[in-house]
Amino acid sequence: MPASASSRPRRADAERNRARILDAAAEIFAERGLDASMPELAERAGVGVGTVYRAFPDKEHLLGVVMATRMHWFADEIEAAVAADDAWAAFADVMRKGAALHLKDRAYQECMPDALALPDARAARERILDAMQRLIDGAQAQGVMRADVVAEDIPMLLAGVGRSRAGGPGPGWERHLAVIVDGLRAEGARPLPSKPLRRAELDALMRRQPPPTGTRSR
Amino acid sequence: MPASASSRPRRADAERNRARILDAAAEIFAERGLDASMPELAERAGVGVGTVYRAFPDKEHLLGVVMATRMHWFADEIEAAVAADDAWAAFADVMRKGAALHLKDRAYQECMPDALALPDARAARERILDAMQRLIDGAQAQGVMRADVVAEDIPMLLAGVGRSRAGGPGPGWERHLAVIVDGLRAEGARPLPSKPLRRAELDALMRRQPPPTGTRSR
Amino acid sequence: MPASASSRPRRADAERNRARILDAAAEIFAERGLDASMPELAERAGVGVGTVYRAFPDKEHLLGVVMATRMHWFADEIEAAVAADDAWAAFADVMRKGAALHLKDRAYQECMPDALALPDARAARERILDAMQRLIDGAQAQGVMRADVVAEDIPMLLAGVGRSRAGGPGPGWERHLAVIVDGLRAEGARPLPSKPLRRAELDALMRRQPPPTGTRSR
Amino acid sequence: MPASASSRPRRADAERNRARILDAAAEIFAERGLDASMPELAERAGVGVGTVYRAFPDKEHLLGVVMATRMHWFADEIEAAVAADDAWAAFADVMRKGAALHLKDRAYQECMPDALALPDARAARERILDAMQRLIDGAQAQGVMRADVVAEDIPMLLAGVGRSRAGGPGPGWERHLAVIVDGLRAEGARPLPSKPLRRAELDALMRRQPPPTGTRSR
DNA sequence: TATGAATGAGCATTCATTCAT
DNA sequence: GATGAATGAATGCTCATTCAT
Repeated sequence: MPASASSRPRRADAERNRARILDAAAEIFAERGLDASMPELAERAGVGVGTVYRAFPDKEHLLGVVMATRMHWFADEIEAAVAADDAWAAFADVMRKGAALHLKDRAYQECMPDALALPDARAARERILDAMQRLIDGAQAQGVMRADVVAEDIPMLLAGVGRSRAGGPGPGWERHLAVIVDGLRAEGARPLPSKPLRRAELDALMRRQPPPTGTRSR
Repeated sequence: MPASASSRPRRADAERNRARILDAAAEIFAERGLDASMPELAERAGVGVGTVYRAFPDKEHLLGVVMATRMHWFADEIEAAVAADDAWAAFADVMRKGAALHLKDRAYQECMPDALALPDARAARERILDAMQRLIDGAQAQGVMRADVVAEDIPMLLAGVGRSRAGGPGPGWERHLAVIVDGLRAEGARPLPSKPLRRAELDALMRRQPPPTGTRSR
Repeated sequence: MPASASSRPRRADAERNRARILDAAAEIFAERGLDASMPELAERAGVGVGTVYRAFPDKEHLLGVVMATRMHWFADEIEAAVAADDAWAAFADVMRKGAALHLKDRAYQECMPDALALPDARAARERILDAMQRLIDGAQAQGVMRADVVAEDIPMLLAGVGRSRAGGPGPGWERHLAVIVDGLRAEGARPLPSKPLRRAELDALMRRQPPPTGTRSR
Repeated sequence: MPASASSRPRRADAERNRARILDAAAEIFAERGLDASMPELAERAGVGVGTVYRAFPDKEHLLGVVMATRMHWFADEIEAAVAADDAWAAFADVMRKGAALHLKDRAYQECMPDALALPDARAARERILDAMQRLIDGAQAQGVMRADVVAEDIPMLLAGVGRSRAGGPGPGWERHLAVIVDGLRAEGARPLPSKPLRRAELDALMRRQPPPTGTRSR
């Protein structure tokens, strides 16, 4: 097929560029979060900005693809865990992986709970939630996970672990993760002892002002 | 005391403007986080940018004052809780308030764990941590809180709750909070059942790429 | 005159304010040059900005008055020197005073040769030039000053001394002044040995560019 | 060599823009001095601000490149003069060129004596001073230049010429330059006949005020 | 009349995105 | 296709000047 031979190389090149861009994007978004700049990203990928924009319509789409990849990986892990015998151990393992993901990837951390507007990312998120729900169902069926948890709670909880930085002795995030995992056990479940805040209380807080003259800013 | 009304004719207006700026700042920082822009803030306050800069030397100071106010409110709440008889109930109450704060204020959420450079805000953060440690000490002394927690963990955990957005039935964040609070109980503490991730596993994750052509982004 | 007694105080107050403003302006313009800011000036004067703007229509006018004052002082000195027996000594004295003025007052230095647009300042400048011309005439009549100098040259020459900052041993400006004074003596006058630059030479200079790639700026 | 024309298609345009920016910068800095604004500069160059910032990291660097170019040109001239037989004629020639430079370029004039922070510009200034010192040494060795001058004095003296604007018959600055050059001759050197100003005299000057009501500024 | 709070145009600089080559 | 130069809107901040009190 000599005809296609001359058109393929283009394609191959383009595909290779796409891969390099995705690598660079993954790296730089992980390091710098959503504020990473396109020119820097392009430079790290070793291509011109124009090439990035040829491969992806805009920053948001590129981000979406990168995030979707991460999410699919995580979804894979969760799905693999669903079949495990020891539902709790499998779940804890998944949690550790999720925590690692949040900790290692600033962008994932910054945009996960709100999800992205992109269809790709939304779909990936759905996969995570579906698999997670099945994992939760299994664990609840085995009576080891508290009954009120739903899949949507997990990303939130993990996002919390992702904020961990220093503080206290040892790696804070392990302690942090342990708290969350333990809090999800069936045996530990209790109703919250505190009563809901009255709306007025919250409003008052948000409207709070520093003392007019005390803390003068100049 | 109507007599005082005539003594400070000019300051009244300025003080009112300062208040409007603080209101607008509190609002917009809460909504948009640290990236909220000064011109937008000024517009929302109904004043010119210059007026904002007359009241506060720069964005960081304004943010510092707003955040410090929040923090001092929270510190007050914690300090009030320290004296309570039922350490656990008091603690849970504090957690609920903290969660609400993180949830309602994106800027608080974004800057609490890393703290701000401003002395005012640092001091307020110290107050929170000090009071929190005393509250934790009390609860640990009563044997109701797990032994490995330190004050610094709490902002991290709360930051997690703060990421809660919609999802699942009912207010997800209450469920989320319950998990954390339960996870902090002495009785629930267990070692993490999962084993640390092998480095290779993580590296593989970070290097993952989407399938070459399948899920094209356009 | 009891009627006027009640209206005068106002006047006196205003006059006193004007004086304080002028003092502050003289000081701050001298220190910081033309970039001194009105609010800072007002603060130094101990009045509100509004008061400054009541006394002077704008920065330029205020500056004009301050500069005119300096100029009138200098004109006085020159006029006093005109009558002196030893024209050269008197002239040198005047030069030293002028140099001091330029050195001590950054604003004077910055705006002197170009003069200001303000009538006040223009008039004062005229006085200086008139007196200076008479002083020069006298010195030339005594045969001690070179014949080609005109009054307008002096401010230019003094402005040069005003640029003196450090450099070499001892106070550069004294050396600098000596050069100028000596250069003005009749005995030293020679035609410039160098030939005028050809227009093309100058144009080439102004159009000069750094080597295109050599000194890359990044 | 027409072959090279096809090799760099893109750079040509960029280099041309860089040149336009440098031209515009040279022009506008010359006219307006250091205060020239970047947007105005960009407009004069016929490009967007972003383009300027692509070519030069910031205003200071752009200024540095423009000034360094001027300085190197001047340094070249001085170095060429060092070898001349008639030290004095060569020196006078250099002075004329320097005067022209100062006169035509307000920015040069403003930043030469204080020098710029930029390494490029500092180095260029060093070159000027080194060459100038050698030129001076030569002239002093020939006994035609006064003994107390040092290289640093020259920029100051030239800066004075640079202030020349109109005034008197003919091009004032030539007369001005003649005074300085003559003042630098060995034969003309005399001690300053005037005595230092008494401190009180100067203080009085700086505190001077215009007559209270006479010359009202409105 | 004096005040100083308010204004808003202006400045240096950054960065997502476009487009000529 | 790939490049990277060009764009220009946006940001944080300053300051001469105005005007309500």
